[in-house]
Amino acid sequence: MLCCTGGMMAREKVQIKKIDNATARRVTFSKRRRGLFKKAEELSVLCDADVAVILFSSNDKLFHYSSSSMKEVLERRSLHSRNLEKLNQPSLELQLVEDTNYANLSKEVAERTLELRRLRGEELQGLGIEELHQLEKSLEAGLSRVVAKKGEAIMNEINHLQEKEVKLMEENDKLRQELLKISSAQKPGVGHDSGDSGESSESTNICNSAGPPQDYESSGTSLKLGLPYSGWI
Amino acid sequence: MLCCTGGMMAREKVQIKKIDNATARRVTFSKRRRGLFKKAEELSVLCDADVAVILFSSNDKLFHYSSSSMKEVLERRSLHSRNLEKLNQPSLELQLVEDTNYANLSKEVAERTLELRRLRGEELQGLGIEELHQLEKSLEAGLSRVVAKKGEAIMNEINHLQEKEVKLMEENDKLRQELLKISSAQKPGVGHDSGDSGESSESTNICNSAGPPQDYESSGTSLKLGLPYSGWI
DNA sequence: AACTATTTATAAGC
DNA sequence: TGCTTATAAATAGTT
Repeated sequence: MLCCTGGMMAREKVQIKKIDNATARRVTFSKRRRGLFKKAEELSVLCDADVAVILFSSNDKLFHYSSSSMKEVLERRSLHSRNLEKLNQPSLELQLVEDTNYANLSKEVAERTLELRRLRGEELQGLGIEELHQLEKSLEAGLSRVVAKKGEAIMNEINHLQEKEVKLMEENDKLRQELLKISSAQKPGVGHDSGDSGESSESTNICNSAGPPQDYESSGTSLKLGLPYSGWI
Repeated sequence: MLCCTGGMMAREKVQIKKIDNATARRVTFSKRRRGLFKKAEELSVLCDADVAVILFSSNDKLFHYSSSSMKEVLERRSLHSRNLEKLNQPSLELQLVEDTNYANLSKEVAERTLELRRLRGEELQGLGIEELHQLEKSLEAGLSRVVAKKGEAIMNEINHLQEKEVKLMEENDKLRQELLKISSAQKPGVGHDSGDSGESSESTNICNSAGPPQDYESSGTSLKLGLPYSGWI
């Protein structure tokens, strides 16, 4: 509404400002409330829209209209509230708001679901060439980022494993030397080694970490990655 | 209003039933939406009432009006709803159920949003190689479907345009013959053609469809596609 | 609540 | 979408 001229009237133009006379105000409220609800219904029918109108009179009496699908929600809420708390009238406002937010969220879920399905190539029938092209570009962009990220992750994994490999080989060398030292001590005539530094603190690890028999190949970089491989790469 | 006819109208009475034509429906929706909101505002001002109107178009777009005091509530909650974490609601019993539903929906929105972002390659930091690979496969599958669909759409468009081309060329041939016939009739000594079949019923089309001057090249398949091209392909 | 003179809303057309 | 216009509806004031 632009300015003062406002509303629709008859017999005489009225300024759109609060009606002072309480009786006249109630009468106008009734008349206009019916008009508003009627318009709401017409809109919902003509345009296949979901409409809800909620209003509180100046006496705080509640009125509401809603088209079929909204009605269900509103009515559920109304019952609910009357059963659980007769005293707390203002909660109706909150409920209205909840419904709005709820509907909003539902809409968001629907939108995102549709977009996801389209990104999966599943719901393309209504789309034009331009839209399909946008989708394609979007997918390509995402794909290239994902692929790059995957490459990065794989390189990280490989580096990590190579570091591990180095450490394990070092440990193995130490362990082997340890073993050599022990066996040469038990059978001094067979095997012996001159330069061995004492590292007895490591000896407790022998039993813990050397469980399954491992075959040590020379050293090579042909490390087998122990990842839960299931088809990627 | 006494009976079934309902609504307010102009130029012509309309039945209050769903408008079939989608464009007309959208236009009417816009106009009547403004009307409804205006009436709502007038009612709220004149009668000192609190009014809220919420409506979803058939395309699921949300619109709402609310008088000042409701607006505050609506807007506070709107902001709130963007936040996926529920802050303390001085809790009413009935809100528990709603909160559950609401939280569920919020969770869904959050999940879908995250997945969408990941498909756009945007939120990949927490992911392992396997997950990245799944994402990649998903994107590739979607991409191939979208590309296929786009190819289909383009081929349809091209076929359509080629059919159009053929029809237009046929029409042009007829028109040219028509012109030749006329000019040979007016100047029998200059131009003449022996084998022309009479097709006088087409003559009315000359003025209607031959508006802008077109340059007729021989025939070639080098049809220029009149699509709203803007970078795709 | 009914009546009616007026003002509004709005369907069509551009 | 915005404007215009003819006409249908809504409604303010009165009874």
